Amino acid sequence: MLRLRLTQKIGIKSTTSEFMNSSRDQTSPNRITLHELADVTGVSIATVSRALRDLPAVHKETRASIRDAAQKLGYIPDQGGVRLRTGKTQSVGIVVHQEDPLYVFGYSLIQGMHEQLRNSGYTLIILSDEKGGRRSLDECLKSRMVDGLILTHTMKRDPRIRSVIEAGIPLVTYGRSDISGPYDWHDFDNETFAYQAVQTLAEAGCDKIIMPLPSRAYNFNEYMKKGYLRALREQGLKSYETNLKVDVDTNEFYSKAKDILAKKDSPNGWVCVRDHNILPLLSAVESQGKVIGSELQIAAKQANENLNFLNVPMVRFRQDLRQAGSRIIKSLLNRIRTPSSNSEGVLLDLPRIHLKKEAI
Amino acid sequence: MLRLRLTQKIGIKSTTSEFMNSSRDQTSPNRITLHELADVTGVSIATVSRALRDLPAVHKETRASIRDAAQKLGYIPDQGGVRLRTGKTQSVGIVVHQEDPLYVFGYSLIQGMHEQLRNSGYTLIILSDEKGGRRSLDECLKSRMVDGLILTHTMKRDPRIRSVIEAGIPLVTYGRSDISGPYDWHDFDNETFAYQAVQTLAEAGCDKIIMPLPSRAYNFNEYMKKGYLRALREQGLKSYETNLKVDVDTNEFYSKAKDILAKKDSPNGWVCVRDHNILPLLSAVESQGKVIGSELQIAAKQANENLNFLNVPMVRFRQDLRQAGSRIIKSLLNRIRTPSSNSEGVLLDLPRIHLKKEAI
DNA sequence: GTAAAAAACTTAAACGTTTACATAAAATGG
DNA sequence: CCATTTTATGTAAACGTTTAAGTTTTTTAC
Repeated sequence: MLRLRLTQKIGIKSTTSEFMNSSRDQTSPNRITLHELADVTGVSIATVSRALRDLPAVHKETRASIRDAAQKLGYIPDQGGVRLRTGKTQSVGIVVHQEDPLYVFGYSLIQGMHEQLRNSGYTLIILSDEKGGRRSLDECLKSRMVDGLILTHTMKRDPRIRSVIEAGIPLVTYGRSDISGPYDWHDFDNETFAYQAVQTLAEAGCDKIIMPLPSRAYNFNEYMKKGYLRALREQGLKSYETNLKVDVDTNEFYSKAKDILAKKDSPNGWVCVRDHNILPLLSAVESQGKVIGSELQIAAKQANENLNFLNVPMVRFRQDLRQAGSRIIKSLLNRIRTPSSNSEGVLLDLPRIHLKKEAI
Repeated sequence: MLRLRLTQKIGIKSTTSEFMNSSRDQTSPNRITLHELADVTGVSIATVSRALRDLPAVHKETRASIRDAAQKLGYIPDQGGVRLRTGKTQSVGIVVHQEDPLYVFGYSLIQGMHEQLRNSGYTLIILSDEKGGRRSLDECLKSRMVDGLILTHTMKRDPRIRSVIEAGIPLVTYGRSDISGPYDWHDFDNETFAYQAVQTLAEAGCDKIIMPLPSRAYNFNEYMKKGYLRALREQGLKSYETNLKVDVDTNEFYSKAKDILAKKDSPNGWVCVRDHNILPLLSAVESQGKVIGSELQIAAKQANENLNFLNVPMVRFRQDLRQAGSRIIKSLLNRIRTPSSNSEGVLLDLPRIHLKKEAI
């Protein structure tokens, strides 16, 4: 049996390799498959398959010897075979928003995800959600490209969530959405962040507090606004309406912030909700000759640890994206493994950072 | 033929779905395959396959009608099937260094890669190169997990490069290495950067110029040092030896930099080779009460556009990682498509950034 | 108008895996 | 010791695709 299969294989190789250039030929010739393991251990491939996957009905010694051979020969299951047969891809995807590809959170989120994926047997795939592209979300769902999906940049009413759920693909979102059905989500507690930021600024004496927000379409806009308004109400202050959005080009943010700062009645309290806006804001403040800490105060959400070295008095709230990524993957893997379990929503907190030099 | 296949399918479904829970059963029941297309167009699956892949020996009208049906029914080739048959995975991987996962370059590199991959038919997979992990580089090579690979964080003598080449997997590296065989690489011209940085500082009057480098193991250490030393030689200056490494924890970098700045004979010219070190360095300088622009000058490599808003006089050299990522993928796709083409090495320049407010 | 060549299409096997079902061997029970 | 259950293994089909080789149909050429 052993010889039969081997010679047969060699026979095929030698007859074909001369005149055909099938891609298969480039493949490493001595790839170990279930067949090879079956040959050397003297059992059928079915038994080998069962042995390696810890299924019952395999004799203890048989299993041991198969394990041995697999280890020795360096057997690795062929993903194509597994996938074709089981429909599982052993990979999870993170969907990147086309207009604002993960730039928002730098690499930390992916880093955290990757850490959690280690030794899980799954790989991470980066996908975009552009319409109509060859790797669009729709296509991914139809072609079952991944075993699980992570959506980011969730919108207020995000049709993608429904699509994914209807496609029956395990899903975890980073950010909430106004969707009826239950789904797993992880989200930073932006309402509390906004509330605390405003509260702190107010207690420090600010009476005109501005909080530039992302576009309304994004879901977290709402939570931030809620926290902002609640804190203002409690403090007896009124809101500062602005058309300054934080999800615009950095240069645009800078110049618009400068315009606001130039007004006679400009805000004396600023809530900064994105890392990317901190430096432009500080620059704008400086350009207007204002002094942070006395003339105006800043409270900021901060994801990048580097900004700790910004020697500017600021109230900071830490957004631990790495941890978020790690937790999201954990949740997704749970969902994949036990699809029927209750869905969970996790609110991640933004603890205040205490540095030596502080604003308030 | 049509009915036969369909009823047969239904037959299988109804007999099995009651007592087995194979994962296949969860699969969307109406997945379009070559069989379905063959049925509705009245030809064999072989013809369908050839028609859709633009192979010859298909009648014009036949091809058109097959195309039509595929479009209408939303046919998408099953990756498992393709992969099993052809050995191609339609994906490329970027290998992340375990200790310093892409954090170095934030997300921009991946962003650029992703842009270039759009509509190429390939997806991007994030891999780590930890030893022995279930998704280690070795395993990825053996299991042909990807059709092409990108290595980053290249070492002086990087054994991974040889492994990948020997495995016959198309490779492009971000960074060079002292490897004999030819391979495709893209690398920023760090030698020229270092040279120009030192030269500019020297011409501005700095006579003690320090350039903290990454660990020696990394290949770009060498190029930087080369440029540094050449410029110093030309300027008649001597090098400033330091044990301050840039690839350490940010806090450590900060305190060590502070120590150096506190010395009586401390450098008056600093070359900053990583974004992550800029803020800590500025903070350290400030903590020592020194003034940038008069007492000391800084020349920095800068990847993050945000740092443009740092109102500190600095000579900056732009490192466009997004473009680099895009080019790397372009090169990799070329390599995959025409494996025999000559390998290319691309040196990316670091143009000087000119802002309104400048140091020198 | 027929033989040869070209074009269009079909058949069937193969990629590596999983798994329902069949079968053989061993253990159990009376 | 035989009938029955349990345990261990084998057989074969299937997942969806590609492609070599074979077959039929059409075109070309004389």
